[in-house]
Amino acid sequence: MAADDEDPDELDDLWTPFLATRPEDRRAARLREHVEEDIKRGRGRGRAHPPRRAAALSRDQIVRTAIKVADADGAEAVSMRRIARDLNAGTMSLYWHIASKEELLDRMIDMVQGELPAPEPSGDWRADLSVLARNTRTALHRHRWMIAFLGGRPSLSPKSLQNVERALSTLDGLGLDKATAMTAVMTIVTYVLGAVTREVQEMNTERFVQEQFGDLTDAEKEAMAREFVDRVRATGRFPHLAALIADGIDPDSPDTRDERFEFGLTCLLDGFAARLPASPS
Amino acid sequence: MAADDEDPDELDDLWTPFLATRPEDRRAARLREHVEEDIKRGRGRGRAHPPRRAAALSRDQIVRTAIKVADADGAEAVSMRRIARDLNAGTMSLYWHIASKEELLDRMIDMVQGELPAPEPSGDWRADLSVLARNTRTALHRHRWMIAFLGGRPSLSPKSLQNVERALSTLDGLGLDKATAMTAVMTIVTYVLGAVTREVQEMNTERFVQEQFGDLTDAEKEAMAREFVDRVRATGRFPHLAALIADGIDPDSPDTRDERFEFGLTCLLDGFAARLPASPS
DNA sequence: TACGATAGAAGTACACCGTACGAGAAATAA
DNA sequence: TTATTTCTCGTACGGTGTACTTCTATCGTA
Repeated sequence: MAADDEDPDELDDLWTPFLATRPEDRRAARLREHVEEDIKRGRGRGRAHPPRRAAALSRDQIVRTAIKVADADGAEAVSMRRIARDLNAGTMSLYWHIASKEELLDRMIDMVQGELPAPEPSGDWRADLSVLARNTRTALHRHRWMIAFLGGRPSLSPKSLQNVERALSTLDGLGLDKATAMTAVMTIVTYVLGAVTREVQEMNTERFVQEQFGDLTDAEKEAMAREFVDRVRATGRFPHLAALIADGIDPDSPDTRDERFEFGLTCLLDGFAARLPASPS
Repeated sequence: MAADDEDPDELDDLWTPFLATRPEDRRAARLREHVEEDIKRGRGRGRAHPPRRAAALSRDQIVRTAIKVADADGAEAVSMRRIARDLNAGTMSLYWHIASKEELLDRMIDMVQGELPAPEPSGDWRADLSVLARNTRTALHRHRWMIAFLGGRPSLSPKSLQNVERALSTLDGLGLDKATAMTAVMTIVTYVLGAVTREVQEMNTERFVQEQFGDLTDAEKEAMAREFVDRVRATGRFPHLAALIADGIDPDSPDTRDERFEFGLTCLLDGFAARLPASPS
């Protein structure tokens, strides 16, 4: 929970040009000016001037509390004012460390990507890819708000590159050509993304029902559900769904979520296996 | 583009209790009152009172122009004021036909679901599921904003039920038990969702780069790209990615998008096939 | 010690958002 | 005509992101 400084901004610099940092970013502009000035004065590289003042706020801190807010109260609760309040800071103070809310969102996503554990490759690519998939799923579930953001944001971020790199190393020595390996990894991640999106949708529905009908007794709720099913059946337009429900199968049941996830995952991996050149077990 | 009234609100009624319609929805409340009143007076069902005034606005119209706005200017352009302006109406007029923006979003999603073509089952389940997947993909691409909304909204909507129902009928007579068939369909849809999310992310990145560096000459752009790749390589942290790029493979290349999609799809279908009890071809 | 210079924090203000409320216009039933 | 009901829409409120500005704490330097 404390120091996470294995990565002293080296990768971050890579990212910067593609970040939602608009020209108005005064801090970046300042820094750039100073570097140039210092170069002119022959001071060489390194921190141009030493920092003048101990910063009460840090970018990491901001991103972290933004994530905390999103985790606790959902994506729509993430506002600059709210984050500043949680930090006991002025709203506009955040803008010294971050150019825009968009940049903040990108950095939130990146930080979550960094949470993904990096297990040692075991030599069994199926097992390794499964672990990757499952880890990604739990990370996405821990931060459900990400799903809502992902579709609207660009994709490149240093931590995600790192994760792809790690996943690729899992497939080393299988005789796969590089392009296929890459496609396989992306396909897995893609599947996880879709699966969790779907799951989060279901959970949204559950939450909605809870909010809307939470004050009903269990009997009333059951009656409502039965009445709904009857109405669905009465339309005669959904014979297959009706049959499913008649058999007591709820396609959206939380109990079968893990099962469904594993089903799709195994199917994918089987498909990969069938495409491998030739390999034992 | 004109009348689409194959479905006179019969299914919509099913949906209503789960829609983002809060108690303040005056119209719904009114209608309910009238129905009750009429029942008391023994008038039976049907439109309680004939409509008193020709409505200049209709719900369908509102949803349609909302979709048009989102298609043209993205998800963030969808605001009540903007839609009203495009309809030459007062902003608050919309609220007679729709309880909230959330309901509008749900209805936009539902309407797009209704656009999905319903091809006749061919008897070849692989082909049929592929067609389903590809149709879903192109629909999602035609309305990229959906990806951004989907994760934040509940899932049930009449048209989506209809689509699931149709997909299930595709798998009839394969000897699959109902639950497995359902899981298979959901898995396909899930995969498509993830794939398109990923693709939309890439396109967001492309758009961002275009906006940010669009005024550069091609040579400059190429130089920037080369410099970026060099910096990535220089970190030494991404040997696999570096190797990919060295081979001229861009994982995010638009040219390979269809290929990637088909790869995952075939893998999935192969996985299904391996799980079928026993079946020729 | 005193003194710019400056990194960083924060207040004010503006344009835009969703929408509660209520007043008005239009249309029909009586 | 009048009463009633459907539908439209202007106003206003509290929220949002953020441009611009001002203030302050701290440093290097003399």
